[in-house]
Amino acid sequence: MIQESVKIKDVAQHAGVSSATVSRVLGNKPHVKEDVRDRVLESVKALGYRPSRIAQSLRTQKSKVIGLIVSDIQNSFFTAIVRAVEDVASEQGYGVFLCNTDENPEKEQFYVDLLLDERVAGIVMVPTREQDTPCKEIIHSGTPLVVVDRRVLDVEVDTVLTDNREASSKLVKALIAQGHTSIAAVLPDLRITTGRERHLGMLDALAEANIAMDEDNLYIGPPTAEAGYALTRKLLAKKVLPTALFVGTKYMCLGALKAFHEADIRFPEDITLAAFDKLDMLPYKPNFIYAEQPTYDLGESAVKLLMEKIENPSKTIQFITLSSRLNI
Amino acid sequence: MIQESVKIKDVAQHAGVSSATVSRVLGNKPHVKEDVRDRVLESVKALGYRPSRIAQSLRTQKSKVIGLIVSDIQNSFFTAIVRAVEDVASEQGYGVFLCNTDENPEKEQFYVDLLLDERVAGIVMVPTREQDTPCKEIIHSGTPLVVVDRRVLDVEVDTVLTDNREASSKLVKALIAQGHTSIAAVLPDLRITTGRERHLGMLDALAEANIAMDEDNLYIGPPTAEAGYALTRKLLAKKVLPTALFVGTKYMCLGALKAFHEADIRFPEDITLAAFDKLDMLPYKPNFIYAEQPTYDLGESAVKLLMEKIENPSKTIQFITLSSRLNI
DNA sequence: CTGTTAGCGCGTTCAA
DNA sequence: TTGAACGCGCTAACAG
Repeated sequence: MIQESVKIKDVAQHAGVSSATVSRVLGNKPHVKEDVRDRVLESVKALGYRPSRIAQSLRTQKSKVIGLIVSDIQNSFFTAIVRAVEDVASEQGYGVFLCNTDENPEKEQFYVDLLLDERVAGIVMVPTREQDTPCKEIIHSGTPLVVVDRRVLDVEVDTVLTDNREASSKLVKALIAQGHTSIAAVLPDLRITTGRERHLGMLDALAEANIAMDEDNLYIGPPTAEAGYALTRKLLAKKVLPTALFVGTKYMCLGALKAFHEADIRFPEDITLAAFDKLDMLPYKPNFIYAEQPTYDLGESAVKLLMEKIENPSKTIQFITLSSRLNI
Repeated sequence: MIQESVKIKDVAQHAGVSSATVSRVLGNKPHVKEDVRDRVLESVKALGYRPSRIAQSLRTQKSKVIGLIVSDIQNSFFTAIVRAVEDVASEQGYGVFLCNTDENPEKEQFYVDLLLDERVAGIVMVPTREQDTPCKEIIHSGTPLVVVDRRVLDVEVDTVLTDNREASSKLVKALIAQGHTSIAAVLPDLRITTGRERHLGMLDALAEANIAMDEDNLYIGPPTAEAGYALTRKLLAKKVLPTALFVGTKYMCLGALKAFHEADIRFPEDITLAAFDKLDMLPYKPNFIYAEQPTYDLGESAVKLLMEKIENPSKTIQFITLSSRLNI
């Protein structure tokens, strides 16, 4: 039984008023007599009327939907961002249009076009690249935009980041504070901003302590568990092991743990580990030093900033940086 | 520099034709002369024209957006579903409107209303409850609906499920085939359909092998890692341990592993484990028997079914059941 | 306080 | 093959 969609006119007729009055009542506008208002609300309920947000959007030229573009919906890091955006948006009566780019610039472009066609009120986006991003297009269209987690270089845009360099530095400093001087590192390659910054943070800490980084102890590869595993195995094959290991990404760390496990290396007994993320999906609590990333906060800040921009488009560009929390 | 949004009329003027012709060209309708078509396309590109999907929706009374309601966007099970829905939808030019209910019926209701107001083309939904669901409302509105992963009892609706009972039965049968007769079970409580079905599957297998279930070996609680941990500890406190353990959910299994780890119980040496999901986030590959859930397929089937219903609303109700794959 | 009117941007008749 | 005119459902300006 498909019910004929009931429109504002039907409600008006049912309540014996004009559609303008119905609109006023539903929009909580003033200048409506109490009894009329009640009568209208009754009719609304009686007919099961639901205003079409499509028609509203067309008329008012603004929608109550925000676009969210992430690079990997299966990665718990972004999942936390999605969740935060969802929470804040729904609180404000906004819906969320979700797009997953899979780190693929073509899909990213596809979705940007789609969101612009949908005339979303604003966009929160994790860009796939730092250059040639579709950010220009978005800004050019006049749609408010906030970029999260990664920088873009080709255009000035509101951005919310974690301070990877500082977090990385804090981690290595913690190792140094424990007396370690022989520190190895498994890092993501430097094409990715995040990797570069974490590398720099490490160097900051070492420089401050006047410790020279042994190039031999630097292992670099893609930010995957596989690479983390392979690199750590390579490290473990050395005759004399460093006393501490700094691992640059969560997935690499999982790989490193696997290598440790296989080689029956225990930590912190045999080697001290410092890494990102708390790995709380593990059945045991690994005994290591980690920087807890403010993932939810990242999304929350981003979407709140976006909301501000939606309401007040004249705001100037902002750069927000969030710190990680160190757990020892 | 906010660019004034360019509309179909602007394109028409620029190309020296009427807006109707532009519409025809963009809609790939016939009866347009080649040169006119080319001229229009040029103007479209020159002006950077993007048709408003809002206006299109209002005019045609159909949108190219589907709603997706899941109960926990942070759970990898649902994340796989989200991903599948995304993939298929974007392939067909549809956008996805994501809603996270957090297992909260009120949020579920809120989102259902939102999606209906947005006049989405269809909805894929993981319901929070089996009764009093907003499904009735959706169907009543005439919006195509497909329910995933869980049953709803109060209304007939297209549904895509995994066969939990069969998977559970296969797992326990595998244990029996290995010669186990003393089998303990850590199961989610029976309020949840999934839990009930997995319980039944276990009983099926035991009955078929003429093995009586020892009530003492049955541990039941909420489907969380905490509960899995606590229940397994209780189990491990017994004087004589069973030779095998069947765990009913992924998170409970993580808890069980933690308890094992702490008690220094090794598997399969000390006890054989059979559980759901492959736990591939672990740094080591646990040596256990598991049923791999077809999570992606679940989402894929659901959204494909939804697409069919959108195109052909007269289709009859379907019940699709997917099997898990057993890994030993 | 309320109703009438005029579009929002587009697709789709109907005539030409 | 094309264009003029209408209306999708709603809100906002104006008039009463």
